[in-house]
Amino acid sequence: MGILGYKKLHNLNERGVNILPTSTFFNLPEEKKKRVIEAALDEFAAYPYHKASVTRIIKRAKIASGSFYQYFKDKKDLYKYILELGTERKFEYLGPVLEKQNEYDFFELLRQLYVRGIKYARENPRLEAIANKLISNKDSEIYVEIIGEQRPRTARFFRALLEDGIKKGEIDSEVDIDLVAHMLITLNLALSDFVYKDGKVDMDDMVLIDKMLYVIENGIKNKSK
Amino acid sequence: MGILGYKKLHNLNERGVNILPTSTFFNLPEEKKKRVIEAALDEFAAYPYHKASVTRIIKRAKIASGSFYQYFKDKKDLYKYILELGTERKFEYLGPVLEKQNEYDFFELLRQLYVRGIKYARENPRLEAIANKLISNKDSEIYVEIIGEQRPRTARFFRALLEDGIKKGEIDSEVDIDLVAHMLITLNLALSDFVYKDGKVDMDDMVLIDKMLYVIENGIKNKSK
Amino acid sequence: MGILGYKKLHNLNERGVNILPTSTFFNLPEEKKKRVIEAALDEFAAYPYHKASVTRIIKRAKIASGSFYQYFKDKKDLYKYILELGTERKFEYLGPVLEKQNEYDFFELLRQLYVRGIKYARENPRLEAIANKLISNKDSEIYVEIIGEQRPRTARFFRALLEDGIKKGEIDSEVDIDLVAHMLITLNLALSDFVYKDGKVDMDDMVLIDKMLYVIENGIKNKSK
Amino acid sequence: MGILGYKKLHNLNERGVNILPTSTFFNLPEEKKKRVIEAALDEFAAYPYHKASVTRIIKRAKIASGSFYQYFKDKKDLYKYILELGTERKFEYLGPVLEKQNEYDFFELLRQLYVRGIKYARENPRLEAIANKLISNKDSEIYVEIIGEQRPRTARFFRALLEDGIKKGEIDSEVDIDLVAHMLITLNLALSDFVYKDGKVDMDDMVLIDKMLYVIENGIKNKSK
DNA sequence: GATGAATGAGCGTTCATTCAT
DNA sequence: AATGAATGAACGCTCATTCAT
Repeated sequence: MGILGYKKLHNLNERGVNILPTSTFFNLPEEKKKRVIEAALDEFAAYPYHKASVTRIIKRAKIASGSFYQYFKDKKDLYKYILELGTERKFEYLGPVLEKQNEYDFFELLRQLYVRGIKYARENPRLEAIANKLISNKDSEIYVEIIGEQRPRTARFFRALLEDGIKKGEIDSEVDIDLVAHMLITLNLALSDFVYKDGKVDMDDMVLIDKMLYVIENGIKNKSK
Repeated sequence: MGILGYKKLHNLNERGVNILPTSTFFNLPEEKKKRVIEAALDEFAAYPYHKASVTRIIKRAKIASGSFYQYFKDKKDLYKYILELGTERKFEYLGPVLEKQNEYDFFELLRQLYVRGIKYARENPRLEAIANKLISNKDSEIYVEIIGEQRPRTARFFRALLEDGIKKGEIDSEVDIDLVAHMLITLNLALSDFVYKDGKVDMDDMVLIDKMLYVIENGIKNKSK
Repeated sequence: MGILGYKKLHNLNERGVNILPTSTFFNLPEEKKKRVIEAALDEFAAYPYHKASVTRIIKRAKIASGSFYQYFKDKKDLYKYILELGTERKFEYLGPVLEKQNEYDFFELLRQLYVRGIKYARENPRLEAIANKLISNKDSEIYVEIIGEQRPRTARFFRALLEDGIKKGEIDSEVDIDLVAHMLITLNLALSDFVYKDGKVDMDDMVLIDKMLYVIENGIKNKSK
Repeated sequence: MGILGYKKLHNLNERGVNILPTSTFFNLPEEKKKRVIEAALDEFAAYPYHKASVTRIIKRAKIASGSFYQYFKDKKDLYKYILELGTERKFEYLGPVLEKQNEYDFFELLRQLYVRGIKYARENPRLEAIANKLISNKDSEIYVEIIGEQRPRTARFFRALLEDGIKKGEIDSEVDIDLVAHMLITLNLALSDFVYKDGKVDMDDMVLIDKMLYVIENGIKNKSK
């Protein structure tokens, strides 16, 4: 899930564009809608896209299979919807930071983004799991279609930030901006990964982030300043 | 594919251990063996494990379905074999560097590993694609079974390298070794990714690596020295 | 099929218990349901469980293979259902006798049970054949799962009957109750067997049963001597 | 396995008649022959005929699959051979009793046959298991072909015995000879069954047999009444 | 005579999706 | 709008047997 992958949901049907779930779905009683979403979250968090089963989701959500296809065009449609839910939710975490963008220097902003990102991952483990599953399948048909455009967008955001930082003299002007943008995104992903999988489970999130920022900072900071 | 995930192939049946393809497969005429391997490379490079189809492989390799199961215990068996082929091949690229481990300082060694790693990826795109597909499915049953132990092994290797570097005064002793090991592995993966997906396709590999190392180096190098 | 193996069918889904065919099956038009059951009866009467083919059943019933698995969880599920049909049917034959249990002395009750049991076998040859096939596979995984507990139940029933008979002075108190219970069950099975396989096809069932009961009552020793 | 199902083995190939294993098999070194037989015993004792796997037998016996079909015409051929081995072995137990046929009265003879039969079952559990598996599949194609003719033979033997007993005044002349013959065979089968499956495991075989014979001789009616 | 690779029909089962009601 | 039965291709895999070497 790109840090900035925000997109409006609840979108009305626009001309020709294939818009996410049908209005039928949105008009559903909250309780039923929730059942469907919960079932989908469980399923996609448990299985990679290709192995996830519409049948199981239908069963768990206790809806008719015909209904499913009145709510969503197909399996992929639901999947995209769930991913967008994640993006939306993530924006709720990151938004406040982004709004104060100008009050922070580059590294403090980065730190805040990482802090909030980890908080999001901790509090929305299924959404995080689903997004991570997708991200690693970089060349699968599904990735290209869904995330393909999002990563560049996130990359552009970081590039802008970096350029700004260089202008302000916070960042070493020698670095390759595109490359560093890519590294920062990757390391962000690596962060939650590290938290969950490779130990340091007990280490305080803040401490971990500071340690990583220390490494990043001393690499790209302008030392002559 | 872990940098150090080298394992002997063509292994004769050892005590109880379930060894990769059957001897039947190894005794096959080269041409046929190649057909099977090529078909498998194509399939696993094109589809994630769960979506990859034995049927398609069989068709492409022009063998009887029964034969397939005389060569390999099951789909997973073939998959593991292909992964090992990749590991073996990768070691052919990295081995020479590792042998001269003591002649290089930390950063030069890292540079060499990255250089050779990218060369491998460029020259074995299908193997690289297959390994990357697997690595991203971190929590799928198949990942745990196959790679589970390999990442830690690679991590240990980097940790040892880092500790050595600290001892020799090449590396900033302030850094968290586990975290940095994790970062280096991640960035290595990110590297080939960057080469292919996010632009800079035309940039010379060496230049790219040097740029990345510049960032890394100034982050963890002992500046007091 | 145990003499007393009666269980309600058409059961609605109870807590967690995996209930036989799905409601989908029960809601089917009678004609279609019948086609499926008939096909299954033919198949399981012709082949032992492991050799019986779902594919053949599907073909004969003229349903889509996918449909089959909407009616039954799997092959075993259908098999169990057919067995229960048999149990249910058998109870329809034995029930009236069991209800009058107290009006008969032991030997008359036994006689009635045998009479009705043979009538059932004659009128439901496929069900009888299916049950017999299962009973002979005593140690196959499937037997244990399905019948395992039923034989003891039948044995308990006979033991209770025997104990009662001894109390009333109808039965020789010298005999080993467990052993005799076992013998009576076995001989019951042997009876229908005898009717069909080993000749006496023409002999009146009642006469045959009386002959067997004579032996059970009096043994075969020449007492006049 | 019928009590008297003895048939010569090691039979040379006669005209047209499909004779059991090929001479190739008999000329095999003892050790290899034994491997094949042991593997077959294990397999057929573990699985009913239709589920037993030639492939597994071949693997366990460590012979080439081609070889198998040089020793035996097909799976059924091996199966028949194993069954005959059992018959032969059983005759080794029963033979001595049968030779002294004239020294015993009917009940003593029966007792001896049962005693030796149980001894056989105890000492050759795999053969016993295989035969029992078959016997219960009474209407399977395989049963008809193999055992079909053997049971009548055993029945004839018992009938002769019974007729003799009646002549000598040992047996009640009222009983139906065919039926009783059938009952005695069935009860013999029930006996080992009872020993193994339905409890009384600890009861001394002799005691058990005596108890059953008591019932056969005297019936279960309370005559004192 | 021994070998073991080759065969392909058949297995039970899952699947996403459609469509009549 | 909701239902849930129907679909049939495709799946991974097993099997007894054949046959070239």
